Amino acid sequence: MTIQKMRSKAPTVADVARAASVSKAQAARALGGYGAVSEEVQTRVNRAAASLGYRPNEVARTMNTGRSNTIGVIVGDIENPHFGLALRGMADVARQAGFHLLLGNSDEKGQAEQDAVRVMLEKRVDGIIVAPSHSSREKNGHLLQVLEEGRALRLFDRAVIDLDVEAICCDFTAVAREATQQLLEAGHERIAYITSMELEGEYREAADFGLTPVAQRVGGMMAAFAAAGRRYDTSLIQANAGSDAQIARIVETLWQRSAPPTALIASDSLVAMSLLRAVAQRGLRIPQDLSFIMYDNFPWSEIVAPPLTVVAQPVYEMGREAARRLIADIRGEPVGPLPAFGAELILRHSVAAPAP
Amino acid sequence: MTIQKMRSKAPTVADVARAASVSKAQAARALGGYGAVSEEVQTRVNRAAASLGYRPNEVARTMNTGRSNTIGVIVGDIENPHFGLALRGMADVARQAGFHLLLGNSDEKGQAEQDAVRVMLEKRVDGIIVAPSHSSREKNGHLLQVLEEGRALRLFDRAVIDLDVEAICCDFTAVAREATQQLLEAGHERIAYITSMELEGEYREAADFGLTPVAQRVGGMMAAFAAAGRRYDTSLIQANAGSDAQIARIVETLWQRSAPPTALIASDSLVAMSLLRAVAQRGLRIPQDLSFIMYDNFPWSEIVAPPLTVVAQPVYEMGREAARRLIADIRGEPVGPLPAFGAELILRHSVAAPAP
DNA sequence: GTGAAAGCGCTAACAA
DNA sequence: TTGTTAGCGCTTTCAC
Repeated sequence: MTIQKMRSKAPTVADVARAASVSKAQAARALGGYGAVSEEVQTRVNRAAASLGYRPNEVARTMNTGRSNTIGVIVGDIENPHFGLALRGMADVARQAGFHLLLGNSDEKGQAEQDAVRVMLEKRVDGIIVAPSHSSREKNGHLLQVLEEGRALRLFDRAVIDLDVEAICCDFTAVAREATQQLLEAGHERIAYITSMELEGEYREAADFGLTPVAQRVGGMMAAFAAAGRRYDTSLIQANAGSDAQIARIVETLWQRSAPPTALIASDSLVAMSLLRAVAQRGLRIPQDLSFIMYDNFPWSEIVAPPLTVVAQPVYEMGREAARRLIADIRGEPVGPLPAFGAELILRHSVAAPAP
Repeated sequence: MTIQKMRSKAPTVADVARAASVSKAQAARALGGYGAVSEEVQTRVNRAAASLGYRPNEVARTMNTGRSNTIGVIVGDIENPHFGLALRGMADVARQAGFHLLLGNSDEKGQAEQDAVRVMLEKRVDGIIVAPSHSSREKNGHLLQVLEEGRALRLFDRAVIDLDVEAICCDFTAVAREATQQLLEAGHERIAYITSMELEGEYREAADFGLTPVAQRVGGMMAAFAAAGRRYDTSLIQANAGSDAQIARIVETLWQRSAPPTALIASDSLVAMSLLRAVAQRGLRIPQDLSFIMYDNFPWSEIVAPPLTVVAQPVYEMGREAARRLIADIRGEPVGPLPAFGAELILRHSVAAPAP
């Protein structure tokens, strides 16, 4: 272990300046790559920095530039591969642009989300991407804060009512209608939609879900029912499917009815897996006893028995686009119009006629 | 929009102090919750802070405490549910302890990993958890740096040779032996192991993989072969399975042999999915034509056709423990001994006798 | 092109 | 308990 390594403190610009016999300001300019520096000084400083093992202190830099080159990302649940994939897209774009990701897990809880936003603001992130857990304007004061403090903001997967912030999401209305049509044509009438979104009380009207994908998905279902001259029974919409236990309870409730559903639609792959397990435990076979559709198209859905009919979303690309746009915003660069992200119904074998 | 909101700068301790008619130091103490503050001053300061909409500047705080309450996490691929789950464990523990996560994706590339470490050090994270992409000491100078700069460090999933840093991982030797035994007993002799780990050139000896799980897994296989009085053909070990394309190539190479493997072991769920697809394309059925085992036990492996025999690892709990230990280290608190994390073979139906 | 000096917003001695 | 005074390591005027 050399003497250098034993230095109690890490070398600073001042140390480098001294070693290179230039002023602190000049050394800082050379090191930071700004201002005017002669070649001669530049190399002298570089050499000195290298031999001292100098490392810039990003914190100090952030302190007086006000920019941290960090963007905060708040997702509902990192464990959900949906967000894993989105995060990968964001990380890829961010890295290339020299930005870093500060992660926040909201657990789909409004309070946790607010806390995460506050902390990120305090840490002076340059911008935030959030998958909001609530869509009503009243519950999103913290997002307004972000704007008021002059930070960039983008929403992911969901929009917020009356909040003029770009939201990167798919439009599900058409695909939901298409999926429902498939089910209707196969002869289903009781189709349950299960989502992990939080909702207090029973489902009453689409507005309860605001601008969330849920609202679109339910809207699409209703449209399909209407087109078929039927009425959709909204009591089949089940929210709060956040854990295996809650999902087990939902399934139980559903099958206590005099007329249980004959088809299930899961809002994401985690909900789907849990649901699949719960219905298997009741001895229900897919698609003979129960038809099944899930949102998100992960590779495994293709090789399960039976292969699942799914709604595919370009999640990775959406993650990239969210990061791309947020960063452009931070830099004050222009961005083109937001491309439309289409969800697509992929027919496989989990939908059949209901048992007589 | 009120006048307050129009202030060009955010309120600082000084502003709050002025509004509460106390000294800057006293206001800072009240706001920061340290030192001695009378109740009266405390409430006056709180009130002033609230009315000004004051927010602490964490960056400034970090600057002179040297602590950022942030820990860096570098994983091979966030998209991999294995890391998603681990990350969830880390995030849960971190949040409860008041820490935040700075994310880094190494893409299993040494260079990207080094860059991520450098940036995190510059951002003054309090500690780093990394799933190292290489296990040789020479390729891990950047990890030594972390230690030299006095930051906490923990390794996840893999260890590094001759680097005295705690590594949170499973021991796979026994379970790999057990899995291989199953295969041997079923009559298999040519068992290929496919991993996304990087390796230049062909596999030669276990040492090439250092202390990685790969080494243990291969070691266990060899032990099983040895116990059965046979010799394992190491040319069946295939690394660099980092993408669908590479995996397709590996499968092709394997099946160009005069004697293709009769069983496949996948190092993780991503590799497994890709392999499953590639072999299906060749018309190979599992388990009639080919037996299959995968590491990691995600719920879907239970409902595919056929249900997969897997090696389960307590990934979430390992993530928690890694964060717990890193944080204890940062705080200078004592931690008990590292618990042993056991991997477990779960027999399902993807292993059968090889075709005659 | 270079240097001196003044902060960024906070914490930490040290006195009072 | 309170206030005063230095910094933390960097960027940024503003002169020269």
